[in-house]
Amino acid sequence: MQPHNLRKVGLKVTLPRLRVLEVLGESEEKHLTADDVYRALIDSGEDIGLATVYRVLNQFEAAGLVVKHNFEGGQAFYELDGGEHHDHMICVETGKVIEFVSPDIERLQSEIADKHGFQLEDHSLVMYVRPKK
Amino acid sequence: MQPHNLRKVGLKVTLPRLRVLEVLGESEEKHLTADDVYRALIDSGEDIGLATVYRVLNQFEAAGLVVKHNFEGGQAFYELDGGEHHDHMICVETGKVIEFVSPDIERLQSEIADKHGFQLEDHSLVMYVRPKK
DNA sequence: GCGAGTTTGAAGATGATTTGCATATTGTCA
DNA sequence: TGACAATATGCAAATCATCTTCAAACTCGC
Repeated sequence: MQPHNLRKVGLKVTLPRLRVLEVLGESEEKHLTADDVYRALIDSGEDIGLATVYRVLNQFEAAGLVVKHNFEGGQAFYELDGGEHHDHMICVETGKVIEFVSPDIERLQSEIADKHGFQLEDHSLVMYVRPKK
Repeated sequence: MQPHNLRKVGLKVTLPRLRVLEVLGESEEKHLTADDVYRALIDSGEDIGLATVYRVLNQFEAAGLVVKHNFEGGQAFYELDGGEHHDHMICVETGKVIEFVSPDIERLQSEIADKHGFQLEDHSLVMYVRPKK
């Protein structure tokens, strides 16, 4: 992720912002809480404040660099915006998050919105699943 | 909503519980926050505590009497469980919540979960829409 | 009506997220 | 490249939604 990306969205290039982007981009798990990001940085020796992480994540969301998910459980999860929309499947046993795309479902959604006199602006689909026996 | 319903799910019939059920059942808007319920009761002269509202709503959810939705925005919304599952469409301009059912989407979801080796346990689909111009 | 066991209201505790503010950084321009 | 205005940061304190604690007030079966 180049500084360029930050400039492009009108944000000054600062160390905290670069670090947060790095963590989001290099983490194994793509869906992180603000605290996950904070700890990753503290653990790697950075001197950053939790408040800054929140502020930066919010700015990134507003800028469209990351997507914020409000799954259940009180805390928000942030994910680097890969450009293409996708939905999530969460295993209720392991907590694992799986991403998927379904053009069919997307199409049906637009049709339904349309039928009600609306146009689809955005959507959030989360499936809670359990491993098949 | 008869006291009977409360007994059936193993809850003692108490005034606060009856009142909360009433508010949920008689409100124009079907999706209420704990605070909405609390205020409705306070405004109508009841002497109830916010903590009790939260407690009661949680018990109702556990008992299957109400469904809890985690839309965006930090606060949870509660809705009387009408028995049949449905999804939501929220107008980003007016905040209005519209319910709908789509067997097609439900079926696709099961298929997708299945394809990934899981079985669908539950799901949450929220569409953010805007009135057609 | 009584009493064991449950429920309630009020206040304080939590956990997540935000804000206020003095200090530190960034980007710009000379 | 050095000075500056604008912006960002870290810390601590403030918010917000929600939960827990605990003494006092109910409910229900007897």
